[in-house]
Amino acid sequence: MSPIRRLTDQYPTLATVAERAGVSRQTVSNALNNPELLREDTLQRVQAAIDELGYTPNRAARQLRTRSSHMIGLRFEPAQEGTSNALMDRFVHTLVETTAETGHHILLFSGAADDPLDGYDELLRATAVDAFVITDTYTGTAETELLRRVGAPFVTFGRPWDDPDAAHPWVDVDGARGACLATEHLVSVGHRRIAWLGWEETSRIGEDRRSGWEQSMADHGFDTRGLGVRTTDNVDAARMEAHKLLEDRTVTGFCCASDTLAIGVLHALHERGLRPGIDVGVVGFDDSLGAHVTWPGLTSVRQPLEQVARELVELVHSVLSHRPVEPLGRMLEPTLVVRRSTVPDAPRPGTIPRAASSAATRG
Amino acid sequence: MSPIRRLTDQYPTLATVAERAGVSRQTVSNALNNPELLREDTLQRVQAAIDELGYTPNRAARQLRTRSSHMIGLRFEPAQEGTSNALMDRFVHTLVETTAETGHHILLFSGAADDPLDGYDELLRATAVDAFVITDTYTGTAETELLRRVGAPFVTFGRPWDDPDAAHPWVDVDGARGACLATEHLVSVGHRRIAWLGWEETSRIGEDRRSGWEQSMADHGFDTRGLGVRTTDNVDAARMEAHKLLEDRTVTGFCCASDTLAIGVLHALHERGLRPGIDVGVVGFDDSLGAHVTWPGLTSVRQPLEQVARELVELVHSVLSHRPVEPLGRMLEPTLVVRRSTVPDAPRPGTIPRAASSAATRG
DNA sequence: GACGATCAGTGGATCGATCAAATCATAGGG
DNA sequence: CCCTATGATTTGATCGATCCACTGATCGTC
Repeated sequence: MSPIRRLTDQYPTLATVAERAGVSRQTVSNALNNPELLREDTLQRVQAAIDELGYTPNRAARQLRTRSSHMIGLRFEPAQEGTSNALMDRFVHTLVETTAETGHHILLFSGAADDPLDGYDELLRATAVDAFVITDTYTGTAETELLRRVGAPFVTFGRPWDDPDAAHPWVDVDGARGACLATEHLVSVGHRRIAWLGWEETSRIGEDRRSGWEQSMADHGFDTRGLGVRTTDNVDAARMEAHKLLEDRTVTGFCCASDTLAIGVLHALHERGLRPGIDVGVVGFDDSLGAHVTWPGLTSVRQPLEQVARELVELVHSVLSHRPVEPLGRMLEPTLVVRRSTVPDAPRPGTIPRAASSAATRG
Repeated sequence: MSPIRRLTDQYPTLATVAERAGVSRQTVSNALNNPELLREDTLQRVQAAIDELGYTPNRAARQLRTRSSHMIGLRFEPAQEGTSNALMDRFVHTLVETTAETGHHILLFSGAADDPLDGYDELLRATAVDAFVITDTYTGTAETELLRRVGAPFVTFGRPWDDPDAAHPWVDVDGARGACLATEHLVSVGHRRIAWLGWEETSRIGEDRRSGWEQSMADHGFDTRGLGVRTTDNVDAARMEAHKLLEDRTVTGFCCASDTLAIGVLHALHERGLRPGIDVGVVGFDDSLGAHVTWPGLTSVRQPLEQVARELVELVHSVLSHRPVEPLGRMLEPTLVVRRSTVPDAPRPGTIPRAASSAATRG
């Protein structure tokens, strides 16, 4: 246990520890950074002094000398109204925990909404961060190009869609595979006429997911003509598209690009007196809070965000230590969480532990 | 525009700028920190040199000398499964944006789940942060006591429930007022027998909110006997409690401590063939994603999280500059977002803009 | 015209760590 | 016994900013 010390007291420095242990400053430094250079007994003496004094190296001094801040920058995008960044939450938390294991921290920053580059360069010049984690590769390549140009280390959550010769490490989740899982599941519970409800054609992620549905349907020899619909990502748009599709009474399955869209489908079913999971099967994407709480529970594709975060941190460390990364990109597999929107006797939705939601309520 | 420069190049330092401008280092420093000390023409000359070179002060050096990191620590709690920290999201984002205005950044850190104190002391010793923002005051006073003991600056989101002589600045949202708004709204649309569905008695926040319902009911002279129910915060528990309450056919209103509970009530209504907003009115708390997307749209109490964040940042600055804070605590008013669970012709739920949800999907 | 007061700007020391190179100790080989 | 090789530890310089004490210049005043 290190002693409690008030901030107004002087914190012990490396020199303090050195004096206490009867060695030089450098030896203490070595004890921390290159313990193998010290003789066993010296190391223990220094260690004892460190513990007694409750010494922690001053980050600023270390940072100044080594030109490394042990900080990883993450641009925290403006949250739009209604956005479910509950996902981001899982991701960021794992990021924080994993980086902590090696003494790194996550630095959040923001930038002008209209300028995706804002904020990056300043942090670099100020040597405030060692590397960046970038999450929105589908919005374009502006950030990655900037960072490559200035030679800043970074990794991305998301494959380099538009940049065939990108040279940065990345991790992504196979959206096509997710849609494929969803489709196969719908087939396995008896559906044949399965519609796709997705985003506009301009969305790379959306088209990728859609391709999974197309592929699966083709594999089974099912016709997809008239079944693939694209719309904007909101509940109401999805509800209306679902109504149109349901005019065709043979349609009994919906594979959706997001939970929001899937929930729109559920609303339409409700308005038509159709029973989700019995008359019609619906699968969403992202396993968001909405999927948990919506009646009667929404089957959804879940991204392994925790694993994504862990792998990204590993990649960051590789880049920072100039280890070659091979392969450059890693594609992770999503999983399917089955609820009552496809299987009537699946567990009831939303058994959310008490503590969790209390935290939710506080923000 | 500052010139693009590779990381491997040497960044310009204060000395570089000084040489360029033909002044001393200190003068450049003053140009940045105390421009009023310089003559107008000198200032402009220095400014020009700074712009030409694209100089940004090195954070580490500044931090070492001034003993101030311009970082604010925020412990990012483990997100439990199903937790809606979409709220946290709004809050954190505003925090990031507001602190950025004064050159501060948010440093996320985590700690052992079983030790609320883990992480704080280390960051302080390492002079990695200037202050903390604490969000979970209802879990106890362990953190605040620690920080007070070591004399570290901090502010809290949440009043000091258990600590009458706490001396730190805080911001909170008046939960009782929120429940009061909810109850008044239900009364205004014609309900008289309004039930409370809340958390266990051990929850300070829960009891605070409940008191608002009690007060409102009493003000109208409405009887609350048998109408106040406490349960665990999950959809299914709420659904079952709602069924019990609905045995009493006179109950037509539900005021809930959270959206999760309110959604449980909606499920129960659905199972009984009762129409939300027409036969029974339901109000939730927090205006979470669930409230947006649930059929038919859930009226909910919304916390002004953005304002909370802004005020907290203001308080942090006061504390850091040793300005006295008066009054110590600030209580903000929540608002009510009306949807179809109380008013049948309210706007349709979930018109979520495209961009938002695409971000959601990426995490 | 000498004086102190104010303003503008300078130079050296300093924050606390690490780096690079020097020193001291010990041992082994000729 | 000297000399080199190796290991363990120390010393001085350094990272890039700010703090502190100081110098020159300008100005008003008696």
